[in-house]
Amino acid sequence: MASTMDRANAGLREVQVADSRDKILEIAESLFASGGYAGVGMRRIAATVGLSKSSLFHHFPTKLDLYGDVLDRVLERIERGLDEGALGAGGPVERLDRWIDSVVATLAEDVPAARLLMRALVDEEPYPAVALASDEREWMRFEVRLAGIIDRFRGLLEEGIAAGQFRSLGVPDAIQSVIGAVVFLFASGDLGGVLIGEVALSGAAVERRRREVSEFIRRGLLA
Amino acid sequence: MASTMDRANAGLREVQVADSRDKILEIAESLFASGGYAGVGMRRIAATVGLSKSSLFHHFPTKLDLYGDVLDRVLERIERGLDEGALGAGGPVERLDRWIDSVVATLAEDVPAARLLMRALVDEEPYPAVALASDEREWMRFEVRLAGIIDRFRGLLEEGIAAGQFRSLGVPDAIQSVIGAVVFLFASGDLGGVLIGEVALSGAAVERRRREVSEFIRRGLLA
DNA sequence: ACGGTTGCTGACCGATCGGTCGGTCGATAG
DNA sequence: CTATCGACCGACCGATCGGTCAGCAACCGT
Repeated sequence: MASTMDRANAGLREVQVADSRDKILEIAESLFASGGYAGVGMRRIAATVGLSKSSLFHHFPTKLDLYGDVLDRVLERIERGLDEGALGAGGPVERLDRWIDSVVATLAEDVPAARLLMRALVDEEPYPAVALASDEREWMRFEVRLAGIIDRFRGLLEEGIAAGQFRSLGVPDAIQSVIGAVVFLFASGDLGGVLIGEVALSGAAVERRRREVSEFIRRGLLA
Repeated sequence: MASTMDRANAGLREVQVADSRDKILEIAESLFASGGYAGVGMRRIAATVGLSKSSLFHHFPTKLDLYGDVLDRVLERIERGLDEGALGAGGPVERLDRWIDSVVATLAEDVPAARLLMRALVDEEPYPAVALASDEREWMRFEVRLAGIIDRFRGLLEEGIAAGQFRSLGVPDAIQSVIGAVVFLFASGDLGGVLIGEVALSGAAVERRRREVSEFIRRGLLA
């Protein structure tokens, strides 16, 4: 589909092209973020993308596979951000700061990812309830990648504690609190609209939130 | 149903009685917490309770009404805990401590409530996506009660800042971070099982988590 | 010029969804 | 004894669910 197009009007339209597969993933991400796995049907995803439902099954064998790919893409984006911006140099404190900045930046520029991630973290199984013992491959994929990210953060925490720069704290609990604070800050938007009184996430608001949560976590962790 | 029973074997069996309506609410709470609104059907709720699906509609006009009542019960329990344990006496710092202790205690003894609450906070609409303009009465009920709780917390924060005991911070962002840290700590269980490595929430684990998150938030907020 | 592949579609399937309806049964009131 | 009422049930409804399938049109390499 793209090859002839590219030759015909080369240079033009690098936006909007995005082969169908990516477009599906992007739209499915925002829809799953709003409605959860069970709350969004393949029909609605297809209609939003502008394809027929059958076409979704042409690109993804099942709905669960699509969901797994969407989740994986979110975690991969976070991982990539960490690789680029939060690598090994510096002491635990500076690396913690860069860690938080990187995750916040990734989540802030893609709020649906934050909401979807929060949903996935609260879910214990991908969709209905009882794991079918099979078909949990997609879920495993998510958990494995998540475990990798968390392990890196755990290493950072333990190193900082050993160095005496972080206070002595329960590492698992601290990890959960930090994740909750960071992800929820963007997943909840402005908590339902009128409650807190912010309309949308302007660039300035994002920067303010980044500073606030960063300071909050610094103070919570440092000795 | 209960009256003759009470006279027949009075004193016995105060456990397990719980008229059907309460039993439905309790079971629906844990099921909705696991699967979300769209992920759990009335059939499964009915089967778990031990009634027929028709009976659920005898007690609750629609599924959305049942969901609304479940949510309301959760918030009401939190509110009641705050009324009992976190009333006006003392300075902002002590009241903050009691605030956190109260909420943590309520969520810890009812983990499904924490998970359901986290879900509801991330949802922007109760179920599918597009609000039907009508039928959002149930959702409003949740938001109003939630706004009440948050307003009380906001008052506490602002008072503490004015008194110079809390650092000067963005109040809305701080509220969101605190909610995220506290609720997520219990909503996520142990983050999917093997990741952090805790099996269940024993009494000791709850107490440890209470101390950890309390200290974390104290340090994050105090001047 | 042609067989294969790729992206896509509409029609269709069984299962399940929320919800309705007519009716049974036991307890209570008169 | 009878009339009423609340709790409960099975059967059923239209709609929607995830998923299948045969086929169409446009491209490909040869």
